[in-house]
Amino acid sequence: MPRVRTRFAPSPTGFLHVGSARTALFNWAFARHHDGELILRIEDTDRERSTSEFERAVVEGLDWLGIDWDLAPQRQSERRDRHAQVVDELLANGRAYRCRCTAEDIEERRQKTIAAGGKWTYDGRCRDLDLGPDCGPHVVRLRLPEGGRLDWDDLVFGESGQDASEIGDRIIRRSDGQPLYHLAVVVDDLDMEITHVIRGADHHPNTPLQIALYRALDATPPHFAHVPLIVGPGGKKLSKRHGPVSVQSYRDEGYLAAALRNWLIRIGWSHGDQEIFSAAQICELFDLNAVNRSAAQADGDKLLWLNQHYIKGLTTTELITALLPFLTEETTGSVKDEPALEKLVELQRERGKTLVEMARLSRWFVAEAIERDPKATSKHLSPAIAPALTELRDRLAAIDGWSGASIEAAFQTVLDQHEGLKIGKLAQPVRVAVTGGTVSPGIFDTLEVLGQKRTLERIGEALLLVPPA
RNA sequence: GUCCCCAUCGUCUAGUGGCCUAGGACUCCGCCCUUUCAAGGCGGCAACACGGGUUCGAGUCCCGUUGGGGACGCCA
Repeated sequence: MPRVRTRFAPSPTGFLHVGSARTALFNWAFARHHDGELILRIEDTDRERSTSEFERAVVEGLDWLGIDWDLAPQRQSERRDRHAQVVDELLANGRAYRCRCTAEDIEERRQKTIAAGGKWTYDGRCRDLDLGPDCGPHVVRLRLPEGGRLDWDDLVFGESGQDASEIGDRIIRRSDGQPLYHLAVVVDDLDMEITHVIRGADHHPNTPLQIALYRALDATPPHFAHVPLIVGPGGKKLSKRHGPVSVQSYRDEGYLAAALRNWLIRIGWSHGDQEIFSAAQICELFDLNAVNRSAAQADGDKLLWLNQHYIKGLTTTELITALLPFLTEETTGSVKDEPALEKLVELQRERGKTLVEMARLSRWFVAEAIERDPKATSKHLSPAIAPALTELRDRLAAIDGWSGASIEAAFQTVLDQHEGLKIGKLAQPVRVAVTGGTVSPGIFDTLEVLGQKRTLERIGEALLLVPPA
């Protein structure tokens, strides 16, 4: 068996869509699993919609996901001469022919046929006219066999195919001389010696025509595997309304590449009960025979869970590096990589499902000034607690050697002096005082990372907010 | 409309005729832990779309119905 070679062929007409990313991931996983190669081919022949900016975005997205490819990226636009040459060959040996029917003519005949209750395929009007190059404006059509089936054994869907008669002679070169998609993919896949075409199930109905093209070229088609589409909630088309759709927007919303990769590979593929797959395990375990046939809905909650799982597994350094840009968003000042920051991320790593959320929960640490939630303030910063809070402030101010232990000792002293005062009753006002809200890591830890100076300042500020008794 | 495809908890799925009283994961709910929030531990709710066959036996095979998706371009 020849070495496996797959390809990912995006058109650079937008950012890398998660559906495309998953197709890329499947191609990559399959190639790596079989110790084969993956080729990146940019299908940029739609000049109106393709831009180099989007091409960069696609490459960047793949890169971020950890998908690597072999050889340099191929650009379909650079292969136009080759495509044109193949069309000429097909014309020369009679497997294709020139057609003068205009789009308007065709549409008229199509309507008529449908009105009469028939099924439309090209009626073959120009099929045997043997038109030459100077017949005026014309397209080139592939001559399909009169009968028989165009079938293949799909590696995901199994036996698939269609009667050749249901397809009709299709256009492979436009009247402006540009070859069409089907011709280009077939020629490229052949020239690049692709062994396995793994693509979205939306291409499943295109395959019979491409099989016809392979036959016209006297070539053996590659293996085909059509992977089920990802759909949005309710089985509807995935759209921006349901959340991010491009790989970069997931990144911007604080998802880790490892989590997105794990999520995508598990949509439509499984390996027993296993949920967690590292990149290496994906390469080791992925195969097409375990790919499902039904469209799958994207479940954002599962991604969130995976994201938190991977965040928990990051080293401190990795977490800081990942979180830093998001922390910077939360303040007008700068965020320094200092010992306290290390401690902070350790405290927060289990408290955020995304980096964005984690940064938001860390605002009290990075922001120069905090805003206090009015509701929390009026509830917890009450006249009743003011004496204990004042005393605590003084005890904290007296600490020489700021640490979790010394902070705890200060709390304990205050607690001992106020009959019936429980830690919870004191911790919450302090939390509101120093973070502005009711949610943070343990109070001793919170004060420790905040530092003595800022702790005292903020408790002082809070004391001023307490209404008179 | 025509052609093609799909169908197990709300979601992702395990399941390849007896191992299924249908398993796992996410979500949700309860309890434990607890200075808040998380994390963690324990437990719970929840599915074979429907109708016919085939078979000693069907979630698993066949047919139909229903529901959903995809494709029907001189786009890719």
